Amino acid sequence: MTRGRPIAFSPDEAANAAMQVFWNRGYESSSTRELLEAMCLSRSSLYQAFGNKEQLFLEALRRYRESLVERLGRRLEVAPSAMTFLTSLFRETAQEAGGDRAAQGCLIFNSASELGQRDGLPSQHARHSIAAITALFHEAVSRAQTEGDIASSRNTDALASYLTMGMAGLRTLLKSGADAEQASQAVELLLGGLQH
Amino acid sequence: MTRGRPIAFSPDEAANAAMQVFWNRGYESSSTRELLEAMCLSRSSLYQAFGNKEQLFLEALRRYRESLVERLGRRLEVAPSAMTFLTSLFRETAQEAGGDRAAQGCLIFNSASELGQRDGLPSQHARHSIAAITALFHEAVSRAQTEGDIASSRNTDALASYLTMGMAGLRTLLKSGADAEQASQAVELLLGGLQH
DNA sequence: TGATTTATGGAACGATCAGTACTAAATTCT
DNA sequence: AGAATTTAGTACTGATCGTTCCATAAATCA
Repeated sequence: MTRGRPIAFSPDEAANAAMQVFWNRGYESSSTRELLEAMCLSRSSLYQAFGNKEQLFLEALRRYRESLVERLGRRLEVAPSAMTFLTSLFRETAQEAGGDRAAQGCLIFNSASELGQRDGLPSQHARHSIAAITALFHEAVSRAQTEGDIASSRNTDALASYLTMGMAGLRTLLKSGADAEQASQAVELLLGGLQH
Repeated sequence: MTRGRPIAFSPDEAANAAMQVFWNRGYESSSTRELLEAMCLSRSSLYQAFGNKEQLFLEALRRYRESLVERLGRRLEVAPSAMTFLTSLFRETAQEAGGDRAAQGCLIFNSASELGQRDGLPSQHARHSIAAITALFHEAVSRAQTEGDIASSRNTDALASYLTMGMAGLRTLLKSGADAEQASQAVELLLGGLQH
């Protein structure tokens, strides 16, 4: 049986609030003060429940990654074809141009860019998250090949890396204020590269 | 005539040293302490000569941008063809994989990712720097079209955005630890998109 | 009810942040 | 030489950083 005062907050909601802060401000620039306010809990509760800022970030990044991979994985499953999954994913992302979502970017690519190849867990987990995205693209390309939308003769690994590179570039383009037309044109060329 | 004690440091070298710090650590994460040490000057000299941290960053970014655009512009001029300029630029960048240079990335794309669409001059200048890169790609694509290496029927603006997106993505890929093979494969697919 | 266990709120920690003020040093012009 | 002017070095500002500590509140078990 549990003893003592029960926690008055939802660890789940608190972690999601922290994720939003890291998403908007990055890892190092997110202060514990901002995190506390967004999470609506006291200092001691944060350290009690999540350890410290680094561990909280790892938890936030983990949630983001797992949520994203799961959501995209489902979307790939139910898509009429893997190719339509890929084209609609990139086209919809390009259409975010100018909005708040475009300015936010993607926590994974943001983290990879900020933390680069440093030592330490945050950088390490950012790299692992990029690998997870590439793995998802790999699965989609592989399925598109079995479905006949991409030639089986083409290198699946290379195409997966190409799509990760494309999505990373698209997110940077959107962050730098590209409009919907510019982003869409670039995306169409990128998608064209899948079929030649 | 100038009166008073002459400065004992080279403003040029100091600015370059600051650029290196911002390049490695980003804008917000670079402390004045680190900057002072790298620039080998005292606190008062920094504020006397460069105003404040923000202005120092703007100066560093301006130098980086102008130096890069000038260097690439010359390289484009002397290249046997605009297409060889583009292919060798991307291929050489991919070959940086694993090295310190790959980990550093590009100050312009780093800044665009970190500063996004915020208010304020640093963000504004980062976006302008991205535009400068796109303009350079535009020039290269345009020349490649007159040289017959890219069909004139194709949208030059779209191709320029596509290349900026590609370079941004490649930089992120390299930062996240991609090896030379992975980066090269992705780059070849990207370059293939220029000719179809 | 009383002892025990856990969460909470907030004060406080030392370190560091960007930026300023002031004194001393170094040079030029008169 | 001496006045004027500018740089350099450093102590200092108030603010904020991530983290710890401790007294108090709230729950469970005996």
